[in-house]
Amino acid sequence: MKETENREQAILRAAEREFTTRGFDGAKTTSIAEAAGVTHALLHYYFRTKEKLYERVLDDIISRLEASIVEAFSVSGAPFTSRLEEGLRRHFLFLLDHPDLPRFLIHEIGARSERIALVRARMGRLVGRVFASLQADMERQAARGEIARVSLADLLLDAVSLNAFVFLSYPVIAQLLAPGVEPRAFFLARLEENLTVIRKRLIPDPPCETASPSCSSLWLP
Amino acid sequence: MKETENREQAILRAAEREFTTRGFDGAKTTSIAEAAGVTHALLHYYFRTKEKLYERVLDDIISRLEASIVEAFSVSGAPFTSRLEEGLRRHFLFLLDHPDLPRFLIHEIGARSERIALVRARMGRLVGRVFASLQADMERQAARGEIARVSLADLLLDAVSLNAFVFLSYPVIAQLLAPGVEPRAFFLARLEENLTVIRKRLIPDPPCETASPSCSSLWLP
DNA sequence: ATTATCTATAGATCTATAGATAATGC
DNA sequence: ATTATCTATAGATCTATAGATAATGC
Repeated sequence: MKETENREQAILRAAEREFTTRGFDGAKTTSIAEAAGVTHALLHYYFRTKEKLYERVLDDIISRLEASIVEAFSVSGAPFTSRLEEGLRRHFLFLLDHPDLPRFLIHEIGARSERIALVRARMGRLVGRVFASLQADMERQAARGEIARVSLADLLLDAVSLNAFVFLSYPVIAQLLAPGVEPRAFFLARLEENLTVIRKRLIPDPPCETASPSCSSLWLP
Repeated sequence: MKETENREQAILRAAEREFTTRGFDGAKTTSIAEAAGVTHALLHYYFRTKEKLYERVLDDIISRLEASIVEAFSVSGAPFTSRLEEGLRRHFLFLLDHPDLPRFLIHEIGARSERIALVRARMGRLVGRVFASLQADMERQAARGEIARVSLADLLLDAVSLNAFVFLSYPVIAQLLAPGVEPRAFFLARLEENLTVIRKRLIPDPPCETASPSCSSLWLP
């Protein structure tokens, strides 16, 4: 029984690797079996079809993603800006642990539109929860004039865009933008930049009411 | 001869559509031929192999992307911030015309790493040109204290992240974040948000030297 | 007895080509 | 003559299953 679970899990691990790097169409059940160190037939014994194995992998991944996001924003009792910042930081670190997850999800959603419904349904619940959890706090801080008025949807999309895109584009940009820098350092520097962008996005406008030199020359319309 | 070019081009168009939506592995030469309204053998007559057809499509796409970016930043004589803003706007509008191009490039780069070298080489030249063209102007404006000091690489990556990610995530997020809004309106609203983010990123810090109420409560560290 | 695992192979699908026929330019 | 196009099919690759054998729990 223990042996069994090991093999089944070995297949799942290998499958996740294969599916996330190559996509459904590029993945081969033979390669998965080989990577898992089992015979090809065993894969079908456990998971019946490639499609079912894929669904299982996708499901697991989305669950982990959900859990990480819910957990990322679960810091309560703190002001909106702190919660947001902490959420972004955790979200980024999660991606750092699963660097080709964004690529996988985005490809599969675009290329195999049958999958959209499932992903959308689960993301819907998730977004709903995060929203509900942050909206009131945000309003409160905005009412006090401490932060700019932004739609929370836009703000979160800004943040997720910044966080995810580094991983999506990494293979192309890393050598170009930061040659010789080790991956982890590169990513962590981006995390700080992303936080800065979001912080500045929330600076109340107009940033100054006095006509100080640095304010008069602002190019904000 | 005219007929010929029509068919060859029909195959190319169909191929681009098939490759960009399904990726190399998901694309079928039979489907491409069918979509182009030609017999399957004709596709191999013109392009020999699926791989060669793919290379041709990828090459065309990258060329168009390059051209659009070079053109986007070609506004000269204007101050850095105007050039940047205009560049981002044009870049975004280009993506609006080719909405599944980011997804395609990112998947293929990740899933078929053989392709990285080609894409990276061409992007390298491109990034080099854009950088050279903007760097001096940026320095000048920063020296005058009109904009914050940021690495140009970070700033451009911020912008491209924001622009590209809307298209990458559109299938999942549109219904969630803006139900009932027509796609074009949704995208154009995002363009404005992206511009706002980048503008605010460039607000010089500290934004105010006087201790006005709106400044003293800033949560910038 | 049931569950896990293997070998061998059937079936499906897709790319590519061979070889025949039609269209085109000289 | 050369170029374009078609029909038919070979070959390769991949998923899936049948059927045999080994391991495990009762």
